[in-house]
Amino acid sequence: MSKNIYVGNLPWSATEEDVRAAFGAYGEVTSVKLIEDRETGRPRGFGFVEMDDAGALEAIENLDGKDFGGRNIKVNEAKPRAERPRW
DNA sequence: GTTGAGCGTT
Repeated sequence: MSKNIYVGNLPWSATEEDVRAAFGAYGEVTSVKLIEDRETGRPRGFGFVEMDDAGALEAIENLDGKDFGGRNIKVNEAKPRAERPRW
């Protein structure tokens, strides 16, 4: 099983590899997605991490408010992505 | 060469 995690307050220098490495220490990382502005292409400073359910809780408790690349990141359970209606 | 709240589009 896997759980979605919201990661905010990330430094603009952070990459998906950095996030995967940080979260990968606590569990099985399924996927890492850093959100960037679609219009300008600049990183918005936050992203999403999908990983093992148990590992996600560990990562949240261990990485929330921790220093990441010089910034204190926010790690929380992410909201479900917008569903796509068929009609 | 910039900026800082915050929940993404396959």
